Amino acid sequence: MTASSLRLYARLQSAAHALKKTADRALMDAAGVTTAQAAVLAVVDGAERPTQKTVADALGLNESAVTGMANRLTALGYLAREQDPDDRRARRLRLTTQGEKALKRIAAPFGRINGRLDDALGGDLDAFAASLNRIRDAFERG
Amino acid sequence: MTASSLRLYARLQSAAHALKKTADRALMDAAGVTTAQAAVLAVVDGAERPTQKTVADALGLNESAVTGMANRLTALGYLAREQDPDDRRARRLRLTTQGEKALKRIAAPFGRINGRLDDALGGDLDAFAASLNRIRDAFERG
DNA sequence: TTAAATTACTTCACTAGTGAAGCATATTGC
DNA sequence: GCAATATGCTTCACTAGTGAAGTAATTTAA
Repeated sequence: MTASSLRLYARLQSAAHALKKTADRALMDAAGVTTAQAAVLAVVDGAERPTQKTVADALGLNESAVTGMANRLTALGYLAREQDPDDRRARRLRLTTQGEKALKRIAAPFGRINGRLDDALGGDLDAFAASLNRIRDAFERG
Repeated sequence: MTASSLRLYARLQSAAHALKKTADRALMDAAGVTTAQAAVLAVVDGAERPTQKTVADALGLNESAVTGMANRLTALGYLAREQDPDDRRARRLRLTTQGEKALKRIAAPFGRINGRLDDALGGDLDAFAASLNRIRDAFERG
């Protein structure tokens, strides 16, 4: 399999990996947070007292992954967990003040990454985004 | 950050993650190998007695990741490592007979995944592939 | 020709994910 | 009302990656 005959699957993973590596370094330098952590913080910020299951579904992760992320983010002081009074299985997440600050620190470096992405894609941005949505829809549930 | 306002970065990671999850299950079921392992086997198959560094560069990984992958694939009996006689720092990789068989088992399920990808994208395939290349080029070295 | 720099690899501690198994708690159906 | 089932979460063992630090071998340059 030469570089030029790389199949679409490998190309997508390769682009996603290169992008993630760069973005992780940028966010960690500027905000002390990884892109995966930023994604969780953003979901918690945007949802109404989400449970861990809510976050897992929003990000396409399984629940054990969110258990781990929530543990780390709680240890870092960015998230708080509270028992749901109506469903004692569930634990609702919210941002701490530190977490809100971290989200704000993320904005600028993350904007720069998205800007570089826009530049790289030029005018094909909308078509590219639409293609990504179709892929997600086609593979989301296996 | 609602689902509709998801920035391009998140959309790309999300599509890549959903696709990888599906492909990993399919390959593991059909061939007993993960997509990451398949990628290493394919690179080793396509190169002329590659060193670990060669493989790392081809896949955009750092060398310690390849040390780990080569350890696992050697333990599984798919790869063999041999000391380079001309450069005693380097270790050259080759497929074992088992590794060649594994690569053959991968072909059909991986083809099905790429087929589903093609279907999901319809006619936009070439434009999409070109966009992926631009992203990889823009972020490959940070 | 030898000291300095670079290269190939490994090890370490870490994040981040998977799937399977198990524990409480809720919900459903008879 | 209660047994069966489903749900939310955790734990476990695992793969797969990162970056930093270190070793040994090679290359460069004075």
